[in-house]
Amino acid sequence: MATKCRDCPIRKLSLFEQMSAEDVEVMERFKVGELTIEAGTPILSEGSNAPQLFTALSGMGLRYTILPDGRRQVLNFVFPGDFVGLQAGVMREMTHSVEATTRMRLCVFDRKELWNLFRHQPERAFSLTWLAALEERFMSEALTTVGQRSAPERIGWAFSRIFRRLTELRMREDHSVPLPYRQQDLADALGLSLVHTNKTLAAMRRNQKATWSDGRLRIPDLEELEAYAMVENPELPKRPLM
Amino acid sequence: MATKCRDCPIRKLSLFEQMSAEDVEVMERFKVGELTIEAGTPILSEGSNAPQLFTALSGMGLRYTILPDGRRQVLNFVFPGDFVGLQAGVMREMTHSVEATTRMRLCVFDRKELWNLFRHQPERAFSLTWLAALEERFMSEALTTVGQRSAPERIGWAFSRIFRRLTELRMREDHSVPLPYRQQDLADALGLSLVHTNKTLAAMRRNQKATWSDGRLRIPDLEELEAYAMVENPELPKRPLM
DNA sequence: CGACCTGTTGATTTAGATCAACTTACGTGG
DNA sequence: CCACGTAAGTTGATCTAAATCAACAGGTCG
Repeated sequence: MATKCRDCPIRKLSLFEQMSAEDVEVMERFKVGELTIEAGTPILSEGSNAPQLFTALSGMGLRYTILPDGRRQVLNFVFPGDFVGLQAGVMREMTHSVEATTRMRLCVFDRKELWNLFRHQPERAFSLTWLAALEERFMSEALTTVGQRSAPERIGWAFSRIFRRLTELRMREDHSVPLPYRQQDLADALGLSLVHTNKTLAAMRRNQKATWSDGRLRIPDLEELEAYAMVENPELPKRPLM
Repeated sequence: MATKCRDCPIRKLSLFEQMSAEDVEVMERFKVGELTIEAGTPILSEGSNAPQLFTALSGMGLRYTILPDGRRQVLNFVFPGDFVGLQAGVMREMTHSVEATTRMRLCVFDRKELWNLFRHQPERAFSLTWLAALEERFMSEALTTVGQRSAPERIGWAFSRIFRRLTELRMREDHSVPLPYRQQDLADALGLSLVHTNKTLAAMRRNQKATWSDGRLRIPDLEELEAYAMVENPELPKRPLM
């Protein structure tokens, strides 16, 4: 049932670093199974000490934290190729939750094997560190966005990241990509209120910057949007796949 | 001249994971020298592909990014024990800059040796990944702060992090720690304007929450401040030292 | 001495939050 | 099959936290 890593549907995409045949074998041994999660279901919960690590294979999800009084910060959207659970893997416990927004397929790894990876597979261990550094870089960029950009710039930045990522994942058709989230999710990701997000989206629709409706995001001119939002290095770097 | 790792002035602090004698030796070989940087001088610049990695030994600094139009986001403050340059080490280039706020002493490592660390010292490689995950966790928390908290809560959060870190570093005297930054730096870290930061600081001083003046931060009741700012896990986790 | 940097404070403006009402779509159960 | 409840999106009116503008004070340095 479970996909063999050698048949991995996303590994060959140019978004991902090429893996040696040996690395693929290593991952195949590291992988303990495959998990299908229904839309709306939690994958990992804050405070838990989950024994599992995941790589998203298909579907989309959400990473977030909740403050004691209920305010929610969406940390990022989870797309195929993302590695989930590094925190639990390396530190004691998760400080954020992850849940599936659509049905998702996940590769499952055993946390206890992580240490063996470091001992016997330095290449893979290096890739993992690379991924962690990439994640940190992304969070820094998000912080810069929320800290410094205006509402339309924030949305423009987020749309650029999403559009390019989904393009790399071959999910773009013409000028649009699927985007199965709620406006509330985007609002919580960007530190904006739902109402203001809605109005800003309406304005961007009016002036042809971007149209997000019925679960699809349409961007007529990506580079123009990026220039407007001052996205400095819009191209996504190649990344390792675990 | 250069401090031997075995004589490292901060290694024994309870903030840091204990290192085996072997690990200390490894680091001593990994370390290529020591660098003293004057206040106000850049350590690493955005876009550069620096051949060096650092661990802060003493002094304080700043990590930040600048948008094309000059807006600046301070990503965090650099304190002794922080590892600097992982991005350059593992990816192509830095996406942020680092500079010294006070005079700093830094351990210098050679980036080219990083790969050897992964190959021959899995324990140290694991620590490095741990550090990267910790850094990501911190950035997530900062994002949550800037995305969801009010101005006084943001400042409260930042003060809690700083106060506890400097306490762990044995820099607390009575109820105060040194904090040699400008109000502008804090404002840029928290996504607030300088003026509003100033006024919020004045209010916090008035109601006894915290007093920051003449380069010292005084917090009469840390836990009360943390409760006010809704800091969920105020205690700092033990961290590896590179 | 003047220039510059940092901090301070008051006046005014505004981006974005909050409040409120209404719509469409989709279940679910009587 | 319809009534009702709920989730998501939309839009207008009002409010407010924080930004911007402006002026000034103290300290330091060349």
